[in-house]
Amino acid sequence: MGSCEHCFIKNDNEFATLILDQLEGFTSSKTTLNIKKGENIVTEGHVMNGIYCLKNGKCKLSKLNTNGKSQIVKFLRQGNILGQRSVLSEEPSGLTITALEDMQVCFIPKTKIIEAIRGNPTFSLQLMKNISHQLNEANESISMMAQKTVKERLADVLLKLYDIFGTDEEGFIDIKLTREEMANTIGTATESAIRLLSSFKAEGLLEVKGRRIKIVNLEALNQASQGYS
Amino acid sequence: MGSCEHCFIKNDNEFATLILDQLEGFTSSKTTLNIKKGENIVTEGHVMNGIYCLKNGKCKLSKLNTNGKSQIVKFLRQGNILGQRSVLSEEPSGLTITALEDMQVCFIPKTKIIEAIRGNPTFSLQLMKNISHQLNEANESISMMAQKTVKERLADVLLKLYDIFGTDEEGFIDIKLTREEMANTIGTATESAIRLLSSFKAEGLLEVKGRRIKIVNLEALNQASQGYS
DNA sequence: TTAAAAATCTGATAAATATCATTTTTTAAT
DNA sequence: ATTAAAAAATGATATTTATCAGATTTTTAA
Repeated sequence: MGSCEHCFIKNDNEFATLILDQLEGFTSSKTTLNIKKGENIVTEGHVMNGIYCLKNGKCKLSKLNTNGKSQIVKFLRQGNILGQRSVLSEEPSGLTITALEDMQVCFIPKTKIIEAIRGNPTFSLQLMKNISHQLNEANESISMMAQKTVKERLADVLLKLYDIFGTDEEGFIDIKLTREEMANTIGTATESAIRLLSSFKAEGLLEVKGRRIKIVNLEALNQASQGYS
Repeated sequence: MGSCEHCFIKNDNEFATLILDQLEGFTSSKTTLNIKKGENIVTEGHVMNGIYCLKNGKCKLSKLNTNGKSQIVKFLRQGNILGQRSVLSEEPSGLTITALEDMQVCFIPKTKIIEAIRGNPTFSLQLMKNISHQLNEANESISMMAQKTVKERLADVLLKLYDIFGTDEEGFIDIKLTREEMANTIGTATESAIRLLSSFKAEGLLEVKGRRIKIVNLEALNQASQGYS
């Protein structure tokens, strides 16, 4: 088992680096888990007794609605940390976290985190900075969901996925989602998501090959996300 | 000028109490401001160099959209603290904060807060708990905005306003909003908000007198917020 | 108190989005 | 490679929501 100090994800992610550096000497006791595609790492309503560092793979954070529909709130990739919110608020997880590919994750127990907070105010401040930033992002999402049309939201989400996951060798956004997952991200019916994807394709903004999507006209997609269409 | 230690809002609000207790000896240097109804305490995009403790009055937190529409994200009342997020993330404020009535607010400079975090890990943990809780609430709002119909969202917001502000002597929710503000909270057109309010009234869920709203059938309103109608 | 401005309300209509039914295509398991 | 299951696509239609225009009421300020 590799040591946290030298974990390769530190090349990737500032926040993960912060946490791992704080946990020197932790390596010996850490637990690495393999999660299969489709499995839940965390289930909504369950108490979390630690956080997870994503060594490999991608996942979605979703919320079950009273009407039985699932709302995807966020996507995470290699190098991201999950579970801070629940651990720090001492509330059960508000979200279910599901692997979108086979994943490797490292578990860091809550005690370690609390210990680090108690011992290092600079660490505390950076942790707060991270959560505060997430809160700002969430506020932006509220506004976007409330005010934008479904078409604008679809454009917006594609741009976000492009930012988070980047592209593969052929230029396709490096994440494969079903149309239903797309729909559950922007809060629309699957059929509507399908139709709007097709219209973006027809307008030459996207190339679509099954679940693989390439942004062909970034500028126009940006415009579409702001209602110029 | 009264002292923070004995400020009456400590009867009201756990989180404010936490902060004020941490700031013993601060009283001498604090600044109390009077804000008139309609004035902004904070403007989106501006850097904040402290937080505010709301001694009196009510305010709304909103966000200007690219399309020029304003989205109300949250309401605060007496005893609430505002500005933590921006101060801790070291980002400019993402929201504009506007007084809904004449207000009295106390300003607490950023340096005081950082000092308290550095000196007291328990304080840090509680601050994190508070922000984490806010993040959870924001995630719930995302899901609600994305998945609920306008009618469900209106019911939902009325229930939230009832929770936050309670009722006056006559049983009306103790906050007066314009129909436009209602619409900007749930992300719909003003006319739609008006029509749906009327329909709730017609169905006997609400009593509406101008901007004053009384919940007549709480159970039914709860049902309506979950799509049973 | 009164006039002007702003807000509310209502109706008519257009546009956006959801739902349902069905066919075609893709994916996954044997 | 084959087949069953799942996902995607499409058309028809219903429902929801937005927009525009105008009338009425309320609020605000002189």
